[in-house]
Amino acid sequence: MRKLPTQERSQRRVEAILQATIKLVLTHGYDATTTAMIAEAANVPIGSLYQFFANKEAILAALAQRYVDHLLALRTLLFSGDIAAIPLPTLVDRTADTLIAFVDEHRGYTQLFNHAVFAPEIATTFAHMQQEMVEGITAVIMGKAPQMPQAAALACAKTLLHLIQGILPLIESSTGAERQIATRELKRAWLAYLTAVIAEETSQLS
Amino acid sequence: MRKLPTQERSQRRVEAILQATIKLVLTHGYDATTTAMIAEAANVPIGSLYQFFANKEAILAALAQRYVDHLLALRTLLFSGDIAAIPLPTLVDRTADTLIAFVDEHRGYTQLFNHAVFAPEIATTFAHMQQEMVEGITAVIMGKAPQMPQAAALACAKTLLHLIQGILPLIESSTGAERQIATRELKRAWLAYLTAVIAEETSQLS
DNA sequence: TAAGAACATGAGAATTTCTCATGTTCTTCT
DNA sequence: AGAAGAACATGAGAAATTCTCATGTTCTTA
Repeated sequence: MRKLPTQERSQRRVEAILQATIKLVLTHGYDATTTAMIAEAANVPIGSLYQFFANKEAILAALAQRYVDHLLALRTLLFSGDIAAIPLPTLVDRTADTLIAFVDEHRGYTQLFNHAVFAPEIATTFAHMQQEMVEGITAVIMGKAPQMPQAAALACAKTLLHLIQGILPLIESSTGAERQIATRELKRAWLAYLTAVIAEETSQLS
Repeated sequence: MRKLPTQERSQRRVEAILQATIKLVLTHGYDATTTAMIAEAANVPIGSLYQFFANKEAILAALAQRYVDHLLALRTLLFSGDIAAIPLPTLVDRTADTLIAFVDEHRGYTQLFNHAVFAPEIATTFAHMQQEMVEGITAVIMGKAPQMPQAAALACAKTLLHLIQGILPLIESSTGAERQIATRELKRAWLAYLTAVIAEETSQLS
């Protein structure tokens, strides 16, 4: 962000800009959302928008940063505790529910994540988050299967992360019974893959 | 596309514009790639660009349409043949390799797909493709497990599609040994999930 | 080879992004 | 409290980008 808002009034404005932006971009798309529209919707003059954001992309970058911060704050919840003592299905269940709750509370997260492929600044924010997540997941896998080679756990963690990132949007965009099904399938895929990797990678050892 | 190029010369120009666009967008991002830069890189005057494309997004939409056409042309390869006779691991192996070859031959496909979340026009193109793919995958699943309820096969197909879409970028962006590993993990996740679904959904029946 | 369709071209109109000079409000310090 | 400076507000318009269109050329068809 170009300038951090220190006063309460300007913080509310920045908040309004962020909310207006994600709302407009989700409904109209990126190109169709002009900075004038954002300023209008957020009830701020266009100049105030550029007081805090260098450009349109920077608004989305700030949102991405905020989402990533919130997600990384969940690391304690996701990756700590007595991993070895919790059965794998329970672990998958809890973690999946936590992530689903996260995307529900952070509308536009998955879209922002995908949008980042053509927005280099935003991409680095998510790349950093992914690195952190991979490390956390690797640690959890090693906790469940101490005999597994580190390299195998790392590859598994990366794959699992992408698997989740691929399926979460399916859950986020569905409701009711359809959502229940999608949630069940995410957990099923997650658990089936993890179980297979642990079985195969540990049976190979003497 | 605003106007289909009928002459050979203009077809080459449109081709040059498409290639220049994906190259620039992949390296600089969407916002940083101006239509002037595209015209420059494609060696066409700016007016020729707008002869065939209504706007910047339309160039990416045309690329997306082309990619989707090529992908749907693979349906025969992916979904036909004597499915029931081919062992599941072989089926997964072949299909994965086909898709990996596809994304290698269509650089920018996965990025374009993700970019579409904030580009409504492009999104509809991919949504149509996904619908076709889900139908094809559902048919294959029913071919491998005729006892499975249609609804279960459908949910499985959707999940599988998103699982693949999530992991493919990981393969595409890697090379050498890392790519071998990522490929192995995609197939492992794919097979583990499919096997689990088939086992669970068919054992519930009498 | 005439006639019309398709295409080429780039100056500049239209739109959108973004700045900045000026004025106001808030915070801090004595 | 009151002075002084920092933070913020504001919108006209400068700068950048998108996109058009009138004019000229090349291609295709009959």
